[in-house]
Amino acid sequence: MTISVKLQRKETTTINSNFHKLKPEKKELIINAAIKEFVRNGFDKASTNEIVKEAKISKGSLFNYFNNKKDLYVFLIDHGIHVIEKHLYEKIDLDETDLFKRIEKIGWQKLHIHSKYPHVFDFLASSIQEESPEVKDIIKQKVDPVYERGTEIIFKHIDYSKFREGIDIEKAIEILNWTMFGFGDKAIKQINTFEDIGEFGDQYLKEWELYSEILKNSFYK
Amino acid sequence: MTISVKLQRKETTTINSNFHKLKPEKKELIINAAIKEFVRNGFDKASTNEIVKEAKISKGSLFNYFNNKKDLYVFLIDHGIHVIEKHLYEKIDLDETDLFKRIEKIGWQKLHIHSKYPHVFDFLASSIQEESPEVKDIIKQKVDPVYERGTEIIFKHIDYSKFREGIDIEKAIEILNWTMFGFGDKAIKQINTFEDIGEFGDQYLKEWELYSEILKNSFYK
DNA sequence: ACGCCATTGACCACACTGGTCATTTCATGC
DNA sequence: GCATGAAATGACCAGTGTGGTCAATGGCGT
Repeated sequence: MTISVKLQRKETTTINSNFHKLKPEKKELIINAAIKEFVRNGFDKASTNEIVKEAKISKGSLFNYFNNKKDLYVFLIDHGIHVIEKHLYEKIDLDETDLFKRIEKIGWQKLHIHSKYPHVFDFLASSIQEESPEVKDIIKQKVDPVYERGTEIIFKHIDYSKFREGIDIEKAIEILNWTMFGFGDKAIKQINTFEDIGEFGDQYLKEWELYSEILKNSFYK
Repeated sequence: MTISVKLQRKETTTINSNFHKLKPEKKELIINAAIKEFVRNGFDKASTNEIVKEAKISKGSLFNYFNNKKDLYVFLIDHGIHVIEKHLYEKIDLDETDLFKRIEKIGWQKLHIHSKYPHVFDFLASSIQEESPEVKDIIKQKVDPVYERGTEIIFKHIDYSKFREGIDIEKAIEILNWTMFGFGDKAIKQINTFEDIGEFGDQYLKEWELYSEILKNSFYK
């Protein structure tokens, strides 16, 4: 006689492959609608009714594509991670050793990601605060490493010898970071007033250089 | 014969005065619990059940103190505005013309406000994003002017002649602002690990000066 | 004209909502 | 120790919104 004990349930968050058969535009519509709702309300209070309304599909379809709310959420996490890995981290040019130029290029990439998936960054950032026990552990397991890898790769091979003597480089980078986020927020609020993302990008870059110059003046020799 | 038309309903958001008879500590407990819930979920989705649980009072009491959810919300807005006016704006020393010193003092005041009402700033800031038609107009009417007055008074009588030639003062102030917010967030996350707010305040001030010096080095002649 | 499967939305049991109010608890004066 | 009024309670209510289901429908390829 054997006693079998299920110590750990196997994760069976298999996405119903029907979803992947959809047209890319429709997939994006659903993804963006769902992310938007989860960002606004968190896992528990996000409403699947709101998601299907925004995505212009029926309730039945949503639960055809995904087994349940949790599977949808986990899929979105995976999707967000994939986007950031593929379209941000992998495109970082490690030969660019100047911190400001590196940051500038990253900002440019973020802008492009934003135009396709407007809330991925917000989503992953807010997911870390998620408290619902149903998804909390999975998030920690999946999202934390992405941020760790991010802060590592972003500053890899940067030439710190350009910095003034005596300056606290860590604090300088924090200031740069906060300024980027602040400027990024401001930019995103303006982005909707433009039709052409390229045109916006140009102006955006030009304005960022002005902020950049002010900080460079302080940080560099 | 006269025809009387009610063009505009008189605002009758009179707070049931029972609330003001309570012991100050109990009042603060209720205020903080309610603010916390409204910050987390917005007006519509905030739960009065959660508020009474957190405030350790009964449902009946809450609706004895306040006629309804909306009155509670409006009271909290008024309260928040009062706190900021009384404990922040009125304490700004207009004889201090150095921008960095002025900012430093304001940070100090904010720290004290935070220790008594941990979420007032978040509350008023997030209230502006509120979309519920039941309170949207009232907020715009009450909160917007506070922020306008704030940005005006904070920079009143500042000596801009200390700034380097050619620097874009507006952008410099934006950077300073973003850095303050970033540092403030970081500080608040650490504040709970300290018992004594005075001790924390000292360390906080000392660390802020390091950031401050970096920016001063860039902004000033 | 048929078969097949993606799509639909009415429907379900249930959780939770803002608000009420009969009842209990408490503080006070005697 | 008792009477009295005020303050506090929480079971209760009708209504709304929830995640998820599934019989019915629609539309496309042949």
